This record gives sequence, structure tokens and C-alpha cells, in this order.
Amino acid sequence: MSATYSLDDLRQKLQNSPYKCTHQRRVVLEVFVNNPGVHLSAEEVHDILKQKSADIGLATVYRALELLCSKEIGILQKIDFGDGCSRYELNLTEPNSHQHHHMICTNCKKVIEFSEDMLDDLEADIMKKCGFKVTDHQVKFFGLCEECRNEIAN
Amino acid sequence: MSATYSLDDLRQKLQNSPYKCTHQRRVVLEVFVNNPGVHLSAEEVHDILKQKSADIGLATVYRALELLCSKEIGILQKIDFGDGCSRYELNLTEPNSHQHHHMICTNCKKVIEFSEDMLDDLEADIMKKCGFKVTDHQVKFFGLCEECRNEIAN
DNA sequence: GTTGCTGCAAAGCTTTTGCATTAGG
DNA sequence: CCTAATGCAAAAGCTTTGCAGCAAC
Repeated sequence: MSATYSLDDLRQKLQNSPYKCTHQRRVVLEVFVNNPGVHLSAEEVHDILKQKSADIGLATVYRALELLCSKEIGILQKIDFGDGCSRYELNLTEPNSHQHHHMICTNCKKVIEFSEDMLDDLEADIMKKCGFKVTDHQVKFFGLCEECRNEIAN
Repeated sequence: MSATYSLDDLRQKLQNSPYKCTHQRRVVLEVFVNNPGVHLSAEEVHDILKQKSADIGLATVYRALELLCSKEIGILQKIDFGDGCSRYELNLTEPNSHQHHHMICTNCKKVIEFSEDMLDDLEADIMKKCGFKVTDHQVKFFGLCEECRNEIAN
């Protein structure tokens, strides 16, 4: 159910593919496993690895992220928060589900996860009215988180 | 109600501001008025104007788009479809409302507007459960439009 | 030994910025 | 006239790519 991926999953998924389980791909994945719930950019992943003196090129980080996000692997998920760069996170959803929402505080820029899937009714409605078959959605809520609301109230 | 903006609106909105109603700003807006429902990138706006032999720099297009999207003016709306560039469209919503959804066909890349606001209940729920005050949202549905579904079925 | 991967640097994109010149009000 | 806007070119992000050397299997 709660599919928290590990390094073994990577090894397994690469087993039956032409792709190789390289040291670089493993340390990139490790960063996400060690930082659950965080939305990292390629540069941030690169910085974290540099601090650990894991010498890896930024281009390789990009290539590893691309592979880990691919349909074949699907261990990571690419998200766009509109802050000028792509961000990545562990893909915690089931292979064929798509429930994943984010709330972004416009004050402190914090990103809060929101996992309920209440859009099913809406999607059914769209199919009926527009003939559009929704296969995935991206929902972002912007607003003020609890802390910022309290701060501003004071 | 259906606030379709025109050049007069721009003039009016600029009247009481330090900003000037320049030729360049007017022709940029004109492109959108003449192409309703289309989602143009800065480069596309620039190309359209070049074809009309309206000589305007790309940087100026960007600056005009920024102004037209600003809270003060609000005639345009910036959207991100994840295709590598920002796109813009006439802002057809009321000043303080935020209902605007897009359906993006993953096959033909067509963008369909979807204007109902059925997320209000969900947002009320979020406020209650998470203390997060939603002030705006961005909803994108990905899937297959009617034509592409028929095409694929055949 | 193949085949694919890495690192580096260079290039590709979109978007922004600095600055001298021009044009609104 | 004064202030803001423009045009151009240069620079600034993020991301991709080409290629010689290297590592996985």
C-alpha cells in the first residue's frame, strides 16, 4: 500500500532493463530516501551530495532524476511549483493511482502534502459533459498556512 | 459578468497609474483580443507582431505581458502548461474570483477551458482539517479529448 | 568485451537586466 | 520637461547534449 521505495527496489527494477545500477543513481535515490517529504531540485540534490563529498556531476544528477521519474522506473515524481526549476519527490502513490495534491503557502513558501482524492466526482462529471477522459490531474492550492495566518493576525 | 477586456479597458486602467499607455502595450493586448481562447507564449506574441510588421523587441513583449498580468491591471493571466515556457491568455474571470481550469489532451496537446468551480467544498474542508486558507488554486486535468478518444478507438 | 554511463564543458532555452535613447503625459 | 518605456545586447538562470574516457554486467 504505502509504497516507500528503497535502494533494493531500484536494483530490482533495473534488473530486467538495459539500464545499469550505477553508484551515482544509487546515491541520488538515497538523498530522497533520507529526506522523505522534501521536494528537491536537481541543484539541491547535487549540493547535498557534494557536502557528503560524493563527487557527481550536475548533468548526471539530471540524467539520474530523469530515469528515476520514467514510466519504467517510476520511483520519483517530477513536480513543478512554478519557482523556476523542476522539483522531485519520492513517488508514494500506487502505480495506477494519481492522488497527490500540494498546498503552497504564498507567505513562507512551505509545501504541504494533501493526499485525499476528492476530485473523482468532478472527473466523472467532466467525462459526461465534455467527453474528456481524465487520466491524471495536477492540483495546486495557494494560500496561507496555519502558522503564517497566526503570525499575520498578531 | 463575462469580462472580455478591450483596449479601452487598458487605457482606463492605466489612467490612474504611473504607467503609460504605449503603442507596444496596446499591440500586445490586441493580439490577445484578436485571438480569444488561445494560450500564447511571449515568443508567439512576438512572432505574430513581427508578421504584422509591428516592430517590437522581445524584451518589451515580456515587460508588457508582466504589466498586463499584474494585480493592478489584471487583463491577462499567466499559465504554466509545463511545456517549457509561460503562456498567457485574457483573464476572463471576475477580479476576486479564481475559477479557471484547463484540460490538456495528452495526445493532441489541445487545451480545453473548463470554468466551473466545484472545488469550493474541498477548499472549505482543507481549511477545517489543515488550517490552510486557500486563496487560489491551479487545476490541470490531463487526459484524452473526445476526438482523440474516437480516433484511438478506430 | 559490449554497452551504457559519467564528467566536463559547451550549447540551448526561456526570461531578465543594464543602459543609452525615445516617447508619453 | 520629466519620468517611464523601449531596444538591443548581454547575462542569467535551468536543463540538455556531445564526446572521450570509464564502469557495469
